Amino acid sequence: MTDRTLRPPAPTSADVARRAGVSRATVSYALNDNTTARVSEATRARVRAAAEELGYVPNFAARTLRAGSNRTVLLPTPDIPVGPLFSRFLIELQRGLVRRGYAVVQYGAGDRAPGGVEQARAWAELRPAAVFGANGLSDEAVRVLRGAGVRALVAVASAPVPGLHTLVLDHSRVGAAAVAHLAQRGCRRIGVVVPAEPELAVFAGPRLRGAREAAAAGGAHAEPVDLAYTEESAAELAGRWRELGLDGVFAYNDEYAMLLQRALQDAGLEVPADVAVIGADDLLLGRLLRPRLSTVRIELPGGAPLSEAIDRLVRGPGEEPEVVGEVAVEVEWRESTGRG
Amino acid sequence: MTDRTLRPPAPTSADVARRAGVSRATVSYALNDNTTARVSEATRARVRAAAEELGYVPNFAARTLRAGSNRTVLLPTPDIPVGPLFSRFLIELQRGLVRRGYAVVQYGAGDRAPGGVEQARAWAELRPAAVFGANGLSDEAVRVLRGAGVRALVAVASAPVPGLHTLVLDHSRVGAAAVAHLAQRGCRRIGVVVPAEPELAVFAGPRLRGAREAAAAGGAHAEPVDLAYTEESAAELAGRWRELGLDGVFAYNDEYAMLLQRALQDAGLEVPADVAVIGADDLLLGRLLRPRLSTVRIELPGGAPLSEAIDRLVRGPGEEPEVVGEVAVEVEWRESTGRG
DNA sequence: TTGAAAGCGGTACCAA
DNA sequence: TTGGTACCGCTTTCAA
Repeated sequence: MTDRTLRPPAPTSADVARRAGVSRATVSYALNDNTTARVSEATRARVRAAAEELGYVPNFAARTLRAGSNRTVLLPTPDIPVGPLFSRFLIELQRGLVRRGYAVVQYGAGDRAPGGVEQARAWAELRPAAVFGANGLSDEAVRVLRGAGVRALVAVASAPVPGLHTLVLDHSRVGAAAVAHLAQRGCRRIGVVVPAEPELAVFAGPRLRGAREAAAAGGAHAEPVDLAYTEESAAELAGRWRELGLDGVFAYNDEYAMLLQRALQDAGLEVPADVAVIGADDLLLGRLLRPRLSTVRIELPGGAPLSEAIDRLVRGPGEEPEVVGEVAVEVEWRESTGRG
Repeated sequence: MTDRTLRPPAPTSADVARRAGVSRATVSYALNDNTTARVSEATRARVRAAAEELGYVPNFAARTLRAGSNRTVLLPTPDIPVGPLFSRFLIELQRGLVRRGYAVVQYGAGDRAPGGVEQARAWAELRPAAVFGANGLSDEAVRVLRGAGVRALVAVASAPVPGLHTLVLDHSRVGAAAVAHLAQRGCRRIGVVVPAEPELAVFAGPRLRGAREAAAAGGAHAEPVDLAYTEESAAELAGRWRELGLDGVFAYNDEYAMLLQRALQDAGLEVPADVAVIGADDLLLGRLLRPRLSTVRIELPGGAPLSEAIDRLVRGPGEEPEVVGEVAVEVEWRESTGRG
């Protein structure tokens, strides 16, 4: 039984060359508008036509192998659903990078341990020019990636990571801003929602820490309260709110805040009179609540400056780790913490 | 001026071979646990150690080039922020595929026209085994991808696409389900929200079409109403609701529905007495409204069966286009359309 | 202006 | 059990 594949193999530059009656070199020159070797207009047209007719597409692997490098930026796909804020940020970043001639590849980890060598190896195989979002890497993982020639390793982290470039996004400042605001509005016993969903722990931890520090500084007390993203959990928490004796709450983000505020109201508590509520992310939906939800706005850098920074890091020989951007947070004061 | 790169080049299998005192072939055998060529335990250990010490990672491009193919599934990144529903779906699909040994690559289009040859070429360069989400491709684009040896082209579309495999997600059925429900609840003049955001037109169009068909079938009238995702737009629309004379509205999805319901209430209309409201997507937040928001639940297939189907298509020689899955929709009846 | 040929890194056949 | 080597497709130097 002949194992002849039904599908013909993809056309190569040799096929194009044959069809156009030129050499493979000429095909390469013609299609890449190479300036060093000047190809006549006539030949170029013949080559273009042949390529078109055959549906020729250059083989990325071969090109990469030959060139030795790769205008590819790797964005490790987060393994938790991302909110609209971050989703928009990624799209913008992607646009910026593509504009600068990079291919942007979001690479899924599957079940591999985040930050581990396994994952680093999977990334390193692709020999990307940069990895954006190289968070929580072990030293070994960094070594592997560096060894594979990755030019720029950019982490998104709360503080500059030694040896890496960093986009500073300090979640503790989100918690701090929220709780400072509550303390300033007169709250003394402040709940801090810690989502029960384990995949959110990486954000929830720092937010809680920041909240605690701000509470201490503002002469208030911060009390962690667990909350799962379900109506039942919210109702249960609201049910024992009076015995908790909390007069304010930072609810992790706007979605948890909306959930909790509704539950608190259903339990007969007045917002903000009995308990002030603040979220984070500045979702439009938070403004629809009554009272309108106060929130901590997180201002991610735009795609343009960030992609410019990445491009610079990739080209530049500079080895010094640098901070490629800083994320600002600001409180948006609305009715749920007593405005108006 | 010597252009010596500061960074040493990435170690190759030749480096490993040298260090372990064996040939490149043996390195390949040892590291890939090749069964045809049996390598002694001792050599294998030496090779492993050498690879480890050097931080060797095989070059994906070289491997791909040699193998001629690629266990890669391409997921074109949508260029609009995705909701939690679809985001979760993608993560699940990704997990499933990685488990089956595929590398999942989300590839951003940047500014390239969707469905065009440009885009197809960019994808084809990578020689992926499959493309999931190959929507709206021109014939030419399909030809290019086929020619590049892509085994499985799966579109997500409202109906089986001739020549492609399809995950059937018919947005018209979302609109139809919503409006049929409203008609059944007694609505006769039904508004159908059409988001002003142009990137949503691909979904809004079919939803409106389905809504119209269902209205006709239910003896009602469907009236498209424009709405941007801002409070101002919602207030403006709500302000002229009485003159529109609509007694029900399908608000495109839950987010627009929440926005509109709030605006309608602020304009003094009773939901559902004056106007019944239904969204889509079954977001948790919709349940927090008062009245609770009715919605159309969209049941995407799980990652496991879908990745199994993709795997089968990639391996299988079968050329017949097939439907790899069907998305069901179901109305979740709550208070905003009169339940309770 | 074009062609011949080397070589990128890894795999797999054939020989030893 | 291991080594030598051809080859995957493309780019680029050198020669013609």
